Amino acid sequence: MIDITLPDGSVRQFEAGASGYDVAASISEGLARNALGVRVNGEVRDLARPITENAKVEILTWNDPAGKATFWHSSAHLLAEALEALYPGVKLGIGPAIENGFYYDIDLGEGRTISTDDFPKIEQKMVELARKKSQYVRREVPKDEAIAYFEEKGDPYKLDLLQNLEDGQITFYTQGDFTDLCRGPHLPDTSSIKAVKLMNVAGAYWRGDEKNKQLTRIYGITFPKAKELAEYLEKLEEAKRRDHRKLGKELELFAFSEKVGAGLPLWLPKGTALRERLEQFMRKAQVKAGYLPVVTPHIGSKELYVTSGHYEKYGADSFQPIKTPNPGEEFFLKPMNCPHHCEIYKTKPRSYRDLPLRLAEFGTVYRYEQSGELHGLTRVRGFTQDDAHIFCRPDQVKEEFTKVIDLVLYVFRALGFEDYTAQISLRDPENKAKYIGTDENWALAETAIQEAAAEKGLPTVTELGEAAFYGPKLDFMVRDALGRKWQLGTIQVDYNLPERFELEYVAPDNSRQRPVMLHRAPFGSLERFVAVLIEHCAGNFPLWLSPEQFAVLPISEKYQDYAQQVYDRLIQAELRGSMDNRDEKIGRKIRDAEIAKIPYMLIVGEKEQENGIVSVRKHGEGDVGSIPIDAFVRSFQGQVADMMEGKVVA
RNA sequence: GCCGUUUUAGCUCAGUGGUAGAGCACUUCCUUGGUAAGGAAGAGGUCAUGGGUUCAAAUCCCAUAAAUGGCUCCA
Repeated sequence: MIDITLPDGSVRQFEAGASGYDVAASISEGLARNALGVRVNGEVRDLARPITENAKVEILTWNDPAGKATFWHSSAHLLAEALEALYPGVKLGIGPAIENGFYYDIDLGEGRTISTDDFPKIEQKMVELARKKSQYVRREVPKDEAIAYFEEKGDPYKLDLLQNLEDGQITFYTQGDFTDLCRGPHLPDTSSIKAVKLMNVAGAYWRGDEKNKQLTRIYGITFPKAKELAEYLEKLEEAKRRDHRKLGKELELFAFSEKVGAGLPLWLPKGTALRERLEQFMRKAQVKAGYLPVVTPHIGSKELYVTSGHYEKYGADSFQPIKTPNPGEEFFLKPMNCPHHCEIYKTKPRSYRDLPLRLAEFGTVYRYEQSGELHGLTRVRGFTQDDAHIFCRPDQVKEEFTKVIDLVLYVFRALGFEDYTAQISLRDPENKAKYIGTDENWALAETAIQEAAAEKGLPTVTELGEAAFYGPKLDFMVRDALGRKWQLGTIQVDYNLPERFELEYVAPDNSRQRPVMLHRAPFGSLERFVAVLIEHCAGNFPLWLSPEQFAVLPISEKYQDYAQQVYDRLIQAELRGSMDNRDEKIGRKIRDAEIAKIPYMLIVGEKEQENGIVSVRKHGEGDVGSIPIDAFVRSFQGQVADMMEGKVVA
């Protein structure tokens, strides 16, 4: 007999060799029916695998991420089975579960393609196969037998995978007529896969390497219930409605022009209003935090980037140099602001008393991103960083780091960004040669970052080997409407540039010391930040940021004079808004203002004119009653002030 | 950069080889209306660009550009 400890701490006894299914069945029939897999001492396994010794056991259902992953992984096998049936001779790559569903990489062979038009028949086949209730059967296979199998089958990708596997760790899973090299685990059988949807088809390099052959990747998602699929698709629709590219066009925030160039956004008046509010907000916060604003040119000589090292690393992939009438003279559009700031540092000798020196600039930079990378405002070729460089002594790194985190959190709070993760990127301890800087300094900086993040209680993930070659960093990652992750705020330690630019300060003992440099940008880029902000609030910007905070809507032409007085009063009070003098009925004006997501609609007619009041309608809420104009202004200004102090989450 | 898809009026989109369409927006006129679309008329297109096939191309083929879903990349 063995002891099985359940998640609630209770212990039950089973025959040695009992399966996860047996455990589930002993708890309840429903659990047994819904069980997708089992976690045994932390390891996710097939439900049917015998448990041979005392263990902690957790039954995995659809509600558990690992249960979903098992479900989707098995679905990927089902997709492969369907593809083999429909496209004989198809070669299979890998087919893992992912965050939302699964994919399978396939090689159809010369001249054959798959398009979304083919999806219905593949989906139908999958459903048909799923209904057969084929069991997923696990089998341990000796390496030579595995190789023989895939040689016989003629699948080069599986053979490639087998090369990296040792005898004894190779398992096959078979369901129906399909056998795949797979670590597992899998569902008991195919019958729980009820709803199938293939999402899209894309190219993907074998093993993620650009040099390898490009395979066809088919993405799909499956659910145990049709209703869940419908809900998922509805969620995707909602995400599309929030997409900043769509809202940016509808709300007239920004545009692109083929003639101006790909990836070069044009900020329209309303987008500019929004952006400038963010800029002012940040400028104010930075002045309070001891930053000194500077301004530097949009270009810099080639020598600047030779010194910084960027010429060698990125020169060929950048916008190409700007030439002058002077032969041999070349300038580059600046891809970052730091070299310019280093030159500002060098304008005079610096004392340890001057540090930390914090130079801030809303610097517009230009990077020639690969054409396939461009994406709305999140990935562009010209963008403005809310950049700053902090020059400090090594022992000040942690304190400065902490202060920057405070600033980022202040910004996120004012904007209601709660769903972020802080990614700490450290160097790869196995490969220290890749990085510049002394072990001592790295250790100092890496601990400083980790401690600062921990002290601030940031939700962190740590990635080894993700550090830049010049220093470790901390990035604030948020998701867009479609769940894609983007880096917004970033804080990076840099040992490289101070070295290359030979930056120095005079220490108390009169020796020359090298400062450490921190790059940091709380927004990251204004463009990307605005994109994420748009999706975050679905275009319903917090009042203090809204490009158009109010619209005065006269009931008819007769009240235009009074409406104009109201409008003038609000503009005098520095509110942003518009007046709708069109020859339309009030219902129409309201509808249009609602669609434009204007926070306050001020309706004025006979009643308002006589009493010196406005009828206030709030976006999304409706009529909230009438108040005197001055009272409205005061209440409005009060709300904005509270938001900017972070008292009210936007 | 690579693979797939897309590109028709300002916007959203129909139009599968035979005379370019709709709704909204826009202009003009009527209407002066109290909390989500008042009515009528009008104007608006080198069907992304360049080649090719064809008696005939928005439609079929090729190239280029841009957008888009991924992959790779991201100072």
